[in-house]
Amino acid sequence: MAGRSKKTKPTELELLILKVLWRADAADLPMAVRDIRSELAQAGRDLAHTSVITTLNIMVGKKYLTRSKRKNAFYFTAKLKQEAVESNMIGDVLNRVFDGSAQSLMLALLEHKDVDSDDLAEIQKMIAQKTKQNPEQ
Amino acid sequence: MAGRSKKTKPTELELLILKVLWRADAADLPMAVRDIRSELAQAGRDLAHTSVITTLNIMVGKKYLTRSKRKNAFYFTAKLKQEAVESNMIGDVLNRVFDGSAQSLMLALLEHKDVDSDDLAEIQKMIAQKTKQNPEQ
DNA sequence: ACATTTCTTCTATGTCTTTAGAAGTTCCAT
DNA sequence: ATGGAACTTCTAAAGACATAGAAGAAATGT
Repeated sequence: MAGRSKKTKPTELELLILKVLWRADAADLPMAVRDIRSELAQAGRDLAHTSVITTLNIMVGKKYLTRSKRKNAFYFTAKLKQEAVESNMIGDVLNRVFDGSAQSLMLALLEHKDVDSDDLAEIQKMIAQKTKQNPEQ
Repeated sequence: MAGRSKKTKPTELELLILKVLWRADAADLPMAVRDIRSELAQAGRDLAHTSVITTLNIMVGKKYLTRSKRKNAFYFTAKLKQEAVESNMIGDVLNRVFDGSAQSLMLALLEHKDVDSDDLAEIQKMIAQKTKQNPEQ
């Protein structure tokens, strides 16, 4: 078996870091600790430089990230893909909370917060699309 | 302010216990540790009796449960409502993972696992319903 | 009454997550 | 080449979670 996917359920802080890197990744930029740290601060998570490093290294250990040396410093890149993490995390909730029932999940989502009409319309479209490309299953 | 809702994000095991109690609750039965434990075992979580008690007491401390004495033993009842927990948990994912975008969440859900056509149809209906009762928002 | 079973309370350990200080290394400017 | 700036590694500590043993209290059968 190739990819040892397992769980891949990043912790709170790890997810924040991944989000930062995904944004940078869109521009193909490996990021320095310094910059990751400042983005985190921007997002309301004001950590010591060393705290960020510690977490980054843990993430490298978990194969969530890759690091490469430039000059004296390390640069980090997300190895996990955003879609994969999103999929895993929604799948986790689907199974753990809703026992695998997409309907129940959807119901809870609709009740949760008044998703506005535009959103609903868009979602309808998405489902229609899906139904089409996935005719009789 | 009345209900101090806060986060209400049960841990893994706490959620399992809540599920057990919710099932019993539908029949208005407070449950004894013994029985909760056996239900957990059924669900693949085989714990020592004392482990279950410890967790139950923690949950009482968190106001997730209520306990009452019968004879020599305690009986537990879920205080948290299933709908509320489901709502909180989907809301948490919605915010943390999808930055509040119901569309993104839905997209990930559709991609995640081939939700079958019947499910999709049902979901379509649910949304249509919602759209109707929530006309222009 | 008393041993046995059944429950609880208390205490404790291991792991994971978050956070960060102290000390060591590398680079750069002068 | 040397002092300071910028980085990293190592170590650690606190809090949450999961798990469970030892010991004590209460009910029960005979």
